[in-house]
Amino acid sequence: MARKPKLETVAKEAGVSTATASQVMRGAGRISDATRKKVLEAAHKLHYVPDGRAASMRSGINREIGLVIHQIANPFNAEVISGVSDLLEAEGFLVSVLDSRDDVERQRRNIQAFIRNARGGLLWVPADDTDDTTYDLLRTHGIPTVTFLRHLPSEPFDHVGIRDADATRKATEHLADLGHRHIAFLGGKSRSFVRTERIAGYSDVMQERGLAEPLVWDTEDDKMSGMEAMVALRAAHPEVTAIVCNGDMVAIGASLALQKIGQTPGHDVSIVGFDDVQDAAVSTPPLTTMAVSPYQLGRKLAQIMLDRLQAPDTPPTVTQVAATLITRSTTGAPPAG
Amino acid sequence: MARKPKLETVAKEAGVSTATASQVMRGAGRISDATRKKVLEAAHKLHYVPDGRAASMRSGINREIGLVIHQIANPFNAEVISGVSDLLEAEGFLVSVLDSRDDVERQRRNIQAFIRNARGGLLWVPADDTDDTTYDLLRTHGIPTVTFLRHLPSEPFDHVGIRDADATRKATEHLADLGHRHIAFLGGKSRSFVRTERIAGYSDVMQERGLAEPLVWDTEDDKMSGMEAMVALRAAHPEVTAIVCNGDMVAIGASLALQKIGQTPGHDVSIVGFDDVQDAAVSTPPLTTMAVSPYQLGRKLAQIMLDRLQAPDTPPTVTQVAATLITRSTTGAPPAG
DNA sequence: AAAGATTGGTATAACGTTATACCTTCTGTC
DNA sequence: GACAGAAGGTATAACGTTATACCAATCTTT
Repeated sequence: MARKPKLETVAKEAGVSTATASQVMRGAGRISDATRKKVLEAAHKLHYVPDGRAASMRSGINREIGLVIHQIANPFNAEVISGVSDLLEAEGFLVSVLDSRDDVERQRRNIQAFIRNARGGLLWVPADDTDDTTYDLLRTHGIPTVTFLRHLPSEPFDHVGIRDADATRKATEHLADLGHRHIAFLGGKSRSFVRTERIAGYSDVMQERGLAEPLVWDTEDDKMSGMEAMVALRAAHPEVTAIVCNGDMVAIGASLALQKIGQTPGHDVSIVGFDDVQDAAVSTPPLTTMAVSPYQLGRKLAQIMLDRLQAPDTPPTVTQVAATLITRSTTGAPPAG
Repeated sequence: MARKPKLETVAKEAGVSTATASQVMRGAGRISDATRKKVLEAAHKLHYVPDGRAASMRSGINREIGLVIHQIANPFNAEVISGVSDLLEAEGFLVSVLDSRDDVERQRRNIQAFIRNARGGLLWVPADDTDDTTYDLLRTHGIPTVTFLRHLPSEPFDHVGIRDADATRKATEHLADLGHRHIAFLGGKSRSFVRTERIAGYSDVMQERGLAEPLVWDTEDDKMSGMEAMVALRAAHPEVTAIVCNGDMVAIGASLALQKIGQTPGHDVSIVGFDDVQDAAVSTPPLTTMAVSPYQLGRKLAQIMLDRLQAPDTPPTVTQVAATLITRSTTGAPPAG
């Protein structure tokens, strides 16, 4: 196993100086076709891969972008990651993903590690309860940062989000139009900006249309919790005929629970999800949900990062992506009587 | 926004040399408590974070581990990632994840980027059809590598896998014990080592017990493909009363398709999945499947990496994790007649 | 009190790139 | 054939750490 080749090895092999070899590798400077070819051949022959640490240290440029997210396994998030990667990789960046698992401490370690390695930029879904020190750290070290999905209270960075209030508004109006009066909001636990917005959109419609008092029911955002919550909600509030969910997984859980007790989603109780995850279309019955294209969101995110890297000193921007209602089979008119 | 502090800044602030400051930060050398305290205070005051590029370049040590996997969104894989991160982060490593999406070209770029940044090690599920050049690259650059789940044909690295043949053997025996004679193997397309092993375990039982000729049916490993395949398989081979699947998603798809045509999984046709994904327990009916604990697999993987980093020159090892049969509701005796 | 050991600290040369400045040849022009 | 300018290359000093070697005190031991 040969020693790891460095630029000097390549230069020697090609019979030129390291300066020349460097220029060839970067496609910079004025180099004749003949020497360029010599160098490239030598590099290829030796399996040369430049050392990015040295390069980025000297040049001050690092084409590695980090993505810190609260849950890697979530299919929505996975699509976002695909969108980000596709665009950034096409521009020659490397995207590496860290899972904070919504743990502030783990997140702090991850971000610290980022700074250590002086990454080129950070795409970030802040964990719930993220404290100021974490983003102070990013600011003082001047890491170009774009947050998404979740807002920070005082927003010092670029942000890409969903028009959340608008989305739950549409969902609630859809249910109201079908004739529902007792509509609950189900899912989420935190007082995050996003959830607050969603609850606001829902509550607004409930009041504007003179429907029942808003009813918000907390749960974790997974299928199992959705099932348990549905059972509990039925028991506590039998008058509820429709629910707006904070996520598709909760919604699918609720739908399953309903069927387990012999009721039909979209008939006995109507359910609107949020996210349009892949399973939403193929679950039984297919789920009515609010869709945002996570892939497009990812691309948008990547674009904002590229813009930021181009113009580091422009003020932070906020971009919002609209959600659209996808009507499937879990919503319908309330049961008679 | 202050200039990014470097060791020199800290040293100056504390009134010592950079050598001393460095030793304090690393907890190395012989330093009095008084100066140690001075330096630490200065570092804290300035929000100093050491530059890992410079450090790893000089020391030759990089506590960043990369994980290249074929599908980030897969819940099984996500659990593996959790297991890996928990153990390695406890040891002070940073784990960053790259999604190859089973694309050889993307994978090559990812791994090349890894080498560029001289990461400390690579945990890797090779994409299908990975060619020799990719792992030659790893070898010539001396990156400590552990492959998992998927074998490379000639295995030059440590490997952690599932006892695949043994697993499908157990699954097939379970079905045979229930009285099935016509059992098919469903799922997967590639001639990967893993799938070959699984088919071997299945085929062996079919022959040992004198059951029907082995029947292998190719598909993609997702839910939708499982549905389509089930329909096609029923049409082509109505005598089949049980199937062993290459993955839970295919199995769940098959189960759904069966119910769509009015049949009952576990009664009309028995189904055994593979992986025990989260959905397996909550799908209707709950899926009988072969389970390996992905979290434990992840920890094992991390441990092998740590061992490898300790002893770079020992020969590669192969570790296998057993799968256990989880009996739920999709298996039962074959229909009478 | 001389020799050795220990303690606490520092100067300096790497690590592998790239940016800058500079140095040779060549051309072509008058 | 003198001179400007371009074309093609190279020497060298950074970038921010850490490992090595070394030094100057202070403390033992005999």
